[in-house]
Amino acid sequence: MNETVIQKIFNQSHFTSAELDKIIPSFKKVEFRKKEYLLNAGKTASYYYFVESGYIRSFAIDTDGNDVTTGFYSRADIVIDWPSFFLRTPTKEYTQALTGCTCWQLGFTKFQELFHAIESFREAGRTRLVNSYFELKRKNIAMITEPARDRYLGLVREKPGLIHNVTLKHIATYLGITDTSLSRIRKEIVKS
Amino acid sequence: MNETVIQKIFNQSHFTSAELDKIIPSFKKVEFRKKEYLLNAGKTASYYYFVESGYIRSFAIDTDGNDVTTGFYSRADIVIDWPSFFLRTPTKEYTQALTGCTCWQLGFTKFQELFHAIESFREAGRTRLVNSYFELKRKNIAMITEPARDRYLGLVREKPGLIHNVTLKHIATYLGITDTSLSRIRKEIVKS
DNA sequence: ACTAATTCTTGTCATAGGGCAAGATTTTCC
DNA sequence: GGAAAATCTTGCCCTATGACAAGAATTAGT
Repeated sequence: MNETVIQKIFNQSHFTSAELDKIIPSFKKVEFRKKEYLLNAGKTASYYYFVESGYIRSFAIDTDGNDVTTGFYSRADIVIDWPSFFLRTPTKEYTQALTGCTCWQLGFTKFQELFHAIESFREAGRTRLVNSYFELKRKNIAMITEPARDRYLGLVREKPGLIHNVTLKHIATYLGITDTSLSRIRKEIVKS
Repeated sequence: MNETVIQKIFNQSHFTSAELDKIIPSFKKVEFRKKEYLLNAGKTASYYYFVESGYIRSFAIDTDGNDVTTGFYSRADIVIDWPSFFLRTPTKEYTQALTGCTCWQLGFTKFQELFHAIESFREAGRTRLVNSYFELKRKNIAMITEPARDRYLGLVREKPGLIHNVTLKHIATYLGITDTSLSRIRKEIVKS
């Protein structure tokens, strides 16, 4: 059988094989249908996931009712609502499967066990959070310094499969523009 | 003598007084002159700080040489480059005192000691990081959904002292607009 | 206090992207 | 496989913000 994403992810880090034998079986394989919600606003995140296959997005509904995409997740990405999962508070974001998805799920309780038992697991977790923070900051700066066209090109470079699996509208709100503008930007890019 | 910011911050959390006796003396009082750098791009953060008094900003220089403010810090705020401090990697941001400042400094080694010795210190740290993440995300969404004027009003509400201590230019780049536009937005606000 | 440097305001004009609405195209689903 | 729904493109016109530059105001240095 082929290596799963979980094996790939954890084999790369510095775990002993005894640790891996604890960690890897803790993840449970789960499937989501297209449009199914992994997490709803108002709920507290009880799980996080690694994506084996498929596309997922998280989004917020602002005070005016606008749907704003806050992230896209695909193969090998972690899908976690950091504040909700760690602070045990209700989230304000939705997480939804955009295609059929296979994910590896870990619950909070199981997470705590591993967290306390395995020091490298703790460190790997902290590193992952700090990296997410870093990514978010990059996105922030890009929003200020780069024009929409460049942000779009950056996204396509980073997640080439996205455009074939995700609605224009969702990509547009992620980039902070309207679907109309993104459609025009695309046309421009094709021309050039 | 008056209570310091450090005492205020840690007294509020759930520490025993024995723990507080370890934590509080670990912070060292340091002063910065106006324009002095707390951290330079290319360096790895060896310290983090809590602000007792004064104003500080962090900023990045993008590929076109634009100076973009990424954060403002004032009384009781934590000043930390999360990725650099935790991943022990060189940062790409500058951190600079905008006024004379008094801060409480903690070094990485001392931090590690406390981190391993005191469970609530670990948790408080994780909570702080998650909160920073959350804040950044809010800022991100605001950049997309709110007009510049509202973002400005929000910033003023959040940090009322800022406008009297910080250059228009610095505030403008934080909001993602030019100083010219901010000057006009201000005029509009005064009128209304 | 005086000069230089920095910062802030304002004018003019240019432009990226928004709002709305009509069609065109693609997907969904019975 | 055909109707209905969802998505994408395009046209028209509008608005917020940018670029540049000049002058006013404030701040800093000697």
